[in-house]
Amino acid sequence: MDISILRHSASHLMAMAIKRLFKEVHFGIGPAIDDGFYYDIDLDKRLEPEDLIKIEEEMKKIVKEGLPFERIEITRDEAEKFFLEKNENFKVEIIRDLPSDVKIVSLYRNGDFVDLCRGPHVDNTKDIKYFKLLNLAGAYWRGNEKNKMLQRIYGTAFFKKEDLDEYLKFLEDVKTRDHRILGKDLKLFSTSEDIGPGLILWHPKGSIIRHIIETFWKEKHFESGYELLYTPHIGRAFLWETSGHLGFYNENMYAPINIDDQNFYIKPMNCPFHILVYKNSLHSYKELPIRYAELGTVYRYERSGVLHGLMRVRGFTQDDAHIICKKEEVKDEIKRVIDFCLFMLKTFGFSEYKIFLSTRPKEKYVGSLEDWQLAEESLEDAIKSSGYEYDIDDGGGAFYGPKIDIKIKDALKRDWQCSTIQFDFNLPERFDMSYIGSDGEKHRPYMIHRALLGSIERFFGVLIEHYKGAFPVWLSPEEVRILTINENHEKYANEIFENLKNKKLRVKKDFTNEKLSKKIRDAQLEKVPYMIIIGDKEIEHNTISIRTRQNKNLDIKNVDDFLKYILEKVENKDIEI
RNA sequence: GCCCAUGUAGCUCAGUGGUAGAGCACUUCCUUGGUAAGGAAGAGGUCACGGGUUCAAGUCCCGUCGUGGGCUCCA
Repeated sequence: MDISILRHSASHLMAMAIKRLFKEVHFGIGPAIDDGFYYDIDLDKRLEPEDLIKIEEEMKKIVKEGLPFERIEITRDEAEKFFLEKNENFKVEIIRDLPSDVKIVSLYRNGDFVDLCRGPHVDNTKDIKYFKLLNLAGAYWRGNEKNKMLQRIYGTAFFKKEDLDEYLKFLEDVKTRDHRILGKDLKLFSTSEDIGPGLILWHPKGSIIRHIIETFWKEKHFESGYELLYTPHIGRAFLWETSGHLGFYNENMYAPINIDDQNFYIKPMNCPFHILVYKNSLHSYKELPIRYAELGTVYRYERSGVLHGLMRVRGFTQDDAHIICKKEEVKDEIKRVIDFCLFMLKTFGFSEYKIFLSTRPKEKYVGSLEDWQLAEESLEDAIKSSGYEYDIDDGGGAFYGPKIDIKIKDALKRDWQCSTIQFDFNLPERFDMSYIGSDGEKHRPYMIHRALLGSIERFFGVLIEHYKGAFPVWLSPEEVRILTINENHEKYANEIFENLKNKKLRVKKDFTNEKLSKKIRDAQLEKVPYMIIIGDKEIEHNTISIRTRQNKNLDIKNVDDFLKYILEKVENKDIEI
């Protein structure tokens, strides 16, 4: 049996328990979702976490009562009348909105509790054994903020106790990986009330990681035929009128800054600037494709309620690029981008992907149908020839072009969307971009907009959670820490330190007046991959002892051997230490 | 933005109307210790901010800001 049936039944079970505990309650919808189920309810009393426990207990009672799920079919008119009498207006609304060809609706009954439901369900409440209510939230009726705010209760249910336990453990694991907590503990980044929400302060340890990411990124972009750009953070209103952003992206843009009686806007995207670099001179078809890349910092207004650590912020840096090319180059360029993208993601330790192709929206779109067809085919061909599986999100493209989104799976198998490859029919037209073809005439180039890591902030957040803060050596803010046992060992330890330092390793000393076990604990909590321990034995034999953050001692005793070992790990960007 | 919760030392948190607390971190001293916390002392707070109720507010009420869980949208 499908688990969603069990969860859907659990949602009925919960509703029944709520109805027993709180008489004056009205029900919205209560579906099964990916990880469990929820029910939206309209209740005057504000539910508190303790209420969840009470509801859960009531649910257990109903399970014991062993009430069968009984399917009743009636006409929609009868159903409407039934729920009208019960004052269940949300249900009435659902029935009224059913397609006109639906004549018969089904109800499910357990004892005296009846709910509108398509079903199917488990046979009996006693089949719902392993469940847990998880959290409370507000949710608008039908997801529309103009509607009434209901109280939503989330829960989950499983067939087997082990599965429920495993899921609860997963939730705990998610908590211990939270990048906001780790970011604070490991001193990677912070936000400040004095600066404002959604604006990130990168601390030295986070900044060094960002520097490594960006340096690697630039290197690989040069190798892949990109040219690097730096562009301003603000631009005249005229620019954003031309690009159309003031029209279609206005609600994400900040109010203008008035300078010498002219309005300037903080950039929410980099594209217009890249286009103006292109337009600064005439281009021959021989120059194409042109690939402009920039780590461009943009600012977008996001509603306060959606901000979340590094994952959703108001100021962020996109690893942006715009590829300007001829029609016949499109397919090849897309393929190159996909390969490049997957190479980058893989280097950072992500090797499972989901690829989505989003096609032309049904109504609002720019560009000709031919253009769309070419673009969609090119995107699809490129994915196919890369040999990856993909799903099609029909009608999910932007109005200015179709796109490919790549979602990565992290260590907990959660999906994250970072990469996006988007076709743009809009901007080349609006900015009247052109190149001179072999016929001596002007032609309109095609433009592809892409971000591989997406935003550096979000990508960093995903990295932190993926590695639980224990980064591979090449990304670790501190690669090695040298610990002495007492002050007599400092001179020798300093020699080792200088030796590693000379090889550009990020190494720190802990010569503090503490016991070794304390120093190890400190290094361990900071997730430093390698600890070098120096005591009498090491000095006597001219060796080092190396402990890894995985509580293991390396066999290597010789400094040069260790250097060879670690530098190879760094060079190869090994995930394992 | 909306609903709910929440904001006390750098961090984690206790403190339900009557003289601001603990642990960790920090500073100093003692200790010279071999693989996840040695000991002592010290310093550290306009209890987010602004109003109000009260003889008295960290505590009760209102507002603002921040944070968290969601709704909607997205990198």
